[in-house]
Amino acid sequence: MNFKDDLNSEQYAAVTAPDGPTLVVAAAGTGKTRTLIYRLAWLVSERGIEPWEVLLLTFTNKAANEMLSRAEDLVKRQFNSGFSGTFHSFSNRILRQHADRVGFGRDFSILDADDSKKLVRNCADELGMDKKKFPKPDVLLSVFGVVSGRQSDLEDAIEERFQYAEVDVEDVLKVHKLYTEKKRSSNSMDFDDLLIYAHQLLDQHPDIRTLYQESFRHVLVDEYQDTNLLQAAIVRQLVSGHGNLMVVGDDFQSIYSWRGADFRNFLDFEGAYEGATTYKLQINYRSTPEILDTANAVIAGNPEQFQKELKAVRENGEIPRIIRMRDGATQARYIIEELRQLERNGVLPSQCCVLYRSHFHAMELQMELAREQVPYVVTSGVRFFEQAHIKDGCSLLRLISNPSDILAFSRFVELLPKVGAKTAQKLFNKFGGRVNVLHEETIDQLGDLLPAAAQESWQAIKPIFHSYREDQLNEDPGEIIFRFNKAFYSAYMQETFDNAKFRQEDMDGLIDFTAKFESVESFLAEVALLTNLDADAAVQAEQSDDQQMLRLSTVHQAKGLEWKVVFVLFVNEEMFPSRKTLEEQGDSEERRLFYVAITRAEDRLYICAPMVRRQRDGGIQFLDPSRFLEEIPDEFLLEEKGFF
DNA sequence: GTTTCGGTTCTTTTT
DNA sequence: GAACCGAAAC
Repeated sequence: MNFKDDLNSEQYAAVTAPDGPTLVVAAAGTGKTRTLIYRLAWLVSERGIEPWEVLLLTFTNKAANEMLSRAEDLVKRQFNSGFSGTFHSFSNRILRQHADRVGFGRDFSILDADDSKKLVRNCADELGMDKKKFPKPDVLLSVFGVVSGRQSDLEDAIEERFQYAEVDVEDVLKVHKLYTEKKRSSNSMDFDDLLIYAHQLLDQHPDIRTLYQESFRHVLVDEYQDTNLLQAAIVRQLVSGHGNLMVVGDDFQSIYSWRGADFRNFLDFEGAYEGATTYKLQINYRSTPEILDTANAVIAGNPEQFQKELKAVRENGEIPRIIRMRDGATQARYIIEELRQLERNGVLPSQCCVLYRSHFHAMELQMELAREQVPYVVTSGVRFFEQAHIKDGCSLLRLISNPSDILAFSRFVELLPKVGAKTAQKLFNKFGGRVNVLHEETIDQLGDLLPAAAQESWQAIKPIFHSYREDQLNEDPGEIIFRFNKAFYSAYMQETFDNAKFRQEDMDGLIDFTAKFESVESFLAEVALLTNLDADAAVQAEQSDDQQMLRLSTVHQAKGLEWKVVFVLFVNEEMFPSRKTLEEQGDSEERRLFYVAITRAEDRLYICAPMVRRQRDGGIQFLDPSRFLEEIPDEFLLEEKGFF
């Protein structure tokens, strides 16, 4: 491996940067990932660092795994320390070791968005909050989340958020307090808690802090512009001993401020870390000069950031096209037509991607693709492990692993006939907030308390608990789900869902997926934190024909990825930028999002801006082209006319 | 008192 | 499509 030959001079400088805090400002398509991979390799092969002494924090677990395995190929050594991944999975892993130090059991459950909502709703109900007037759980959770991410004051945030609504700040604080207590008593953490308690662990326990500082002699953080203050604080704890920190990112691509990310982490890095050195990557290998001109023109509308420009090195190509078609259906047909044309010219559907602001923007396209039998994959809005049937299957495992997990218990018993939320709550209370289904006695008691209508199902399920110990099922989560499915759930699905067959396939997929985990605990600890792309990667590993498929994705989920051809849907006012965001926080983040969309394209870019949108009630809405299009000089875009 | 069912409403972005 | 609400059914 020859670092000088494999890298350009910008990249080489960053890769071989000396120890100490380092900021790499990497514009889109400039080989940011390559730089990180070579940095990993360089630390090991040239600096004598052991592979497990490097911690890599990224935005998806898939990104971390890919970078590590490519670095492994370079240095011919095993890299995986078991800690690298997202901030959430890193936090999870250290908490599994030391959760007792922050007042939790190590077998704590992780609440996903859905669970958190339910629990907040329970709290609000229990405190007798007016259902009509009191804010909805997801609104409350977003306030709680932003506050924890920014490490700001909850009361101030509530006051600001609800200043125009008739909401008593005290009531919201009460709900928050109860929510926090309930999480503690059920030994569960939501996504925010993972970061909060991981930080607490490092901040308040010098022995643990020292342990990890010494374990990880180098810390690398990708996508640093999208970290929040709490994540930055965790990083600071980790490196405060040795200062060997390299952060990489691009403030132009900061698109997560709505969940508390703050690109000032990035802009102020040199202020926050004394003696930091900065490297810039500006040579873009990905896109044609025409696409980069357009991207540069778009981002010029946001002045307050690190000045950098995408420098093109590729040959000239085609001017990006803008198409004003009649409506969503026409847009869909246009794309299908172009895809066929492209395929005739040797561009495969798998080399193309359709991007959009919001999932529902792609509905008409999905219908049309299905009708025309064009295979496609959607990077979905509902994550695999958040689908109802998958969560049902996992609820049993969760309850086994954490008897205090009220959400898992409720979910599980509510599958039985005539058991709803109230009955579940009462049962749970009767057992004093702890239902250990591995206790013979508890199982019998529970059976006695269940309504008559539930008895038959219960008799079918019961043997699973008995066999759990005898057959050592703790080492085989898939077997438990398999038995549960066979004894009860398969029939339940038939009765409950009209697409039961489809869901049964998912269950089988779930059982297969569990095969690579050696215990119930390790399975549960991982699944809740899998991102869409992670789950995708796991599923796709088995299906090779997936390679052939067109991908549909939100711009958010396309971050860091690239395709030969990119279509952007509904680049219209009200849609991209989204109306709601505009009202709440202005258009600069939406502009960055559009910039991210454009810079995903290598060769060809299509910008679609229909004239009308059909609404669900049958009416039509007239659409103006997006403001972002007005900001692009006319000569940078080719307007394609006459497509109706 | 609870569960279940059927009709209505509204979709931002995600760990 | 799934979350919510009101009314019927148990």
